[in-house]
Amino acid sequence: MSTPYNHKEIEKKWRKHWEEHPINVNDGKKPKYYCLDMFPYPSGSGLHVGHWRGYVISDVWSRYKLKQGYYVIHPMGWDAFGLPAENYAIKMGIHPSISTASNIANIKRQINEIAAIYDWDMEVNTTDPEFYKWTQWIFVKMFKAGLAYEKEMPINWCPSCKTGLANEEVVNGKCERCGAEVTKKNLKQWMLKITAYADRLLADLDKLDWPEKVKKMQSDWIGKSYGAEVDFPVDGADETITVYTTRPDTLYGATFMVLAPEHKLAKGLATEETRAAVEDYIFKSSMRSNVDRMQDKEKTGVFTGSYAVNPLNGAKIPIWLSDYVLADYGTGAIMCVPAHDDRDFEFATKFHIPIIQVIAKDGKEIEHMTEAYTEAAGTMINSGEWNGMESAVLKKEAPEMIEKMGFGRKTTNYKLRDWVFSRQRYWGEPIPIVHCEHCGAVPIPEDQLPLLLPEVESYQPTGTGESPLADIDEWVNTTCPVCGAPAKRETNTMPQWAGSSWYFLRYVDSKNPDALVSREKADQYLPVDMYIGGVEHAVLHLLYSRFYTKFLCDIGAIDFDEPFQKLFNQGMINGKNGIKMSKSKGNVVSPDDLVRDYGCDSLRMYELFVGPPELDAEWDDRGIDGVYRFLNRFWNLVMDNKDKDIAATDEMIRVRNKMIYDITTRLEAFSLNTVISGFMEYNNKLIEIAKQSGGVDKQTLVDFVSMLAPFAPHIGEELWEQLGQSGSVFDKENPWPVYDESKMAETEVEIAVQINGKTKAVVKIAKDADKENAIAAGKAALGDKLAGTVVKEIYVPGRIINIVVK
RNA sequence: GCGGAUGUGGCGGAAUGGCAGACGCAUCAGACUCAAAAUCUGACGGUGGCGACAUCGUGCGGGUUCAAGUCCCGCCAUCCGCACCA
Repeated sequence: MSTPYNHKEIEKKWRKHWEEHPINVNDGKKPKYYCLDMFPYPSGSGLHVGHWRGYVISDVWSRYKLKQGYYVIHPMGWDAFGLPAENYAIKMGIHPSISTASNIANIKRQINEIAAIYDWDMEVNTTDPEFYKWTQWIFVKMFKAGLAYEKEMPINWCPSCKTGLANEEVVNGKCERCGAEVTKKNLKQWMLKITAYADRLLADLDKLDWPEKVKKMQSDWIGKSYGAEVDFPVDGADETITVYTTRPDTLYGATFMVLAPEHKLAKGLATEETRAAVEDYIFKSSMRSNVDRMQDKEKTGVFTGSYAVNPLNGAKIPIWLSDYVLADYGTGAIMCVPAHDDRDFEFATKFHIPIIQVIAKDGKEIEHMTEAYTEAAGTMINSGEWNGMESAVLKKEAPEMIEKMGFGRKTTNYKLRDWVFSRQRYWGEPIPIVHCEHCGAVPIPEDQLPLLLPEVESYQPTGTGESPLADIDEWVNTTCPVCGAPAKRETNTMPQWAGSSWYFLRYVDSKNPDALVSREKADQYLPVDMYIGGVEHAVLHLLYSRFYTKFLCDIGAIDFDEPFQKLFNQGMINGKNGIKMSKSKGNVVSPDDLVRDYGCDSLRMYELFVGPPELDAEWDDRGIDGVYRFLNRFWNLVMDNKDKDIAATDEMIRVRNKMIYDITTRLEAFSLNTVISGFMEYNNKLIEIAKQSGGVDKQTLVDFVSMLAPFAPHIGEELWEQLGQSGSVFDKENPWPVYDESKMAETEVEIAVQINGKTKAVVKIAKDADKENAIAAGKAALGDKLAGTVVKEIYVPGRIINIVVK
């Protein structure tokens, strides 16, 4: 009996060996492959088996690429600024710089248990001044390019986190971080003009090999629409109200107009009689929270007392105020066509406003309208000179017609808003701006960066709309970099997304003091070829990173404008019954015990075996026994056969080639769970062959080990050595095995024989048997089960025989 | 409301339109053992039958096809995303 599989000794041995003999070295000749994980924030609770999943997937892929001869860039770092780190520090009563450092140390230790080929020389940490120097530098560049600007406006405010939030951070009216209901607060904010990139962010999605779901989420979030602006004069006044509409074809059907209560003309449109009601409505709207406005869809509104004139036909239509019109989309005012819009229909019905149908439905006018007809399909009616036109055609042509008629213009609109970039919190990059009475907002000169985050004793959020930094007089008071007069520093900090929007560029040149990344290294090693992480960042980090990359490309810092060529979103791992793993639910499975009892290799393989990588999975501790038993059985197979010197039979050669083919195609398809079951199938098969033939040839075992190694690297290296192979199994001299298609095919196959599509027998025939012989063999196998008149005989070589009888 | 994903044994899951349930977990039986664990061998969708076998079976209802988990039409359920964007 040979030595049994001892994961502890083997894993210890090869960890030490890899430390002394790195396997992923850049010899300057190999092509690069950049495989990136979404870097974690250093939470206090450490990793659970769910976190392992993405890291294992990316490491398996990296090692596969390594064996294909690439120099693999596979770095790891820490997204250490931001709310989670700061909230944890507050809870524990430790300064965030201290808790962050100790959390990083702990998580780094845990991550190393995965045995991934991370290159720790590249490690980055967003809170390192040498890193955030460049986060600030990018902000300064954006400021100089006019993309960072200050604006006072009502923004999303989380009363629990005590900070402003970007639109992307508000989920169903609640804070993305803590779940508290988001309110509005009027604050002077730094904004990033991401809208300037809306068109490119939308169009370039086509270039990306990303899951359709994420592309869809981004394009919906950008929300481009095509339509027209139309100018409506206010009856008896000098004012004009411009509305935005995507349905200019229905202009004749406009029977009223609605302005957002926040519209700048809203108050002025009130008459003597309506003033009190209008002011009351505007005030009440301002008090309603987002959640209120979203949940309560019952339309409210107030008539201003004024009328607008439809520029097309001169009709006077009443102007109303209602909070179903959003102030910050389009022009904050809409023309309302109740016959052809659900919301307008509801409003008109409630307030008894006339409804004029302008598109015929099924060729006629509806007698008693009970709901709006919203299709742009049908002939125009009640529409003056437009009568008889097809609405679908008119919808496209109307914007230009209106433009020619001189009371409007063709235009597009986006749902995407500029990015609220200020946070009223301590633990973030200080915004490198000085406010000077004479010069206004002045950026800190680039050669004076980084602007260090000052050490403070009280870093708790104030809740007043000011950052804790505002209390540090000696830091706030400074001089203007332009005129030298006394000036005050900006006290808000950047959001967590600032560092993560560009960190992937820094890895390949992480210690460069002169540039965020040298152009030389950027050209050589970037962009990212494969990005692996959760789907939760679809419209946050992944959108912001694309924006930053495009900007940095525009200023010549880099030469590509999309950061991530290919994206893979792994599913979450949940606890029993699909309940999300969390400390409070007490269902967190720690990898530490599993590594101890089964070894890193078994856990890595089970992380993949647990289910299709793109879907959520339920963790079941017992399942790991299966892969552990497989590794034991395979270990024994190799140890029993390595010195036997068995000559390969035709069957062994065939199985070997088929095995390489199966494993490779499944891996290329990213079907990692079936790669693992494939290993198990072929292990079972080889054990069977060994039983029958007295052993298995060595080459088959060598190829098996070669493919297994990226999944289970320790046992892979050990068996590689046991098989007497030279070097590391990951050396480029030991590439991923190739299959010979001509040697895969079986000469004889078992195929099913069916009568009317139901299998009645199985027959073994030559794979390429001709129809006559095959049918004859099939009929023979059926014997007297075949009764009745044969109507049709179907034979698909290697697949099926089907006899159709009556 | 709109959009997307998913639905297969006790469980996780597998199936280029071609023998549904590979692979694994759990369970049961047997071998080994004084015994247990580990390991090995076998059984393992439902119903009927001692049995070879028959019959039903991939969320539900239709359809296309010699043949449907897979393709088409219409539903249902669960999950996710968006949600008054004019």
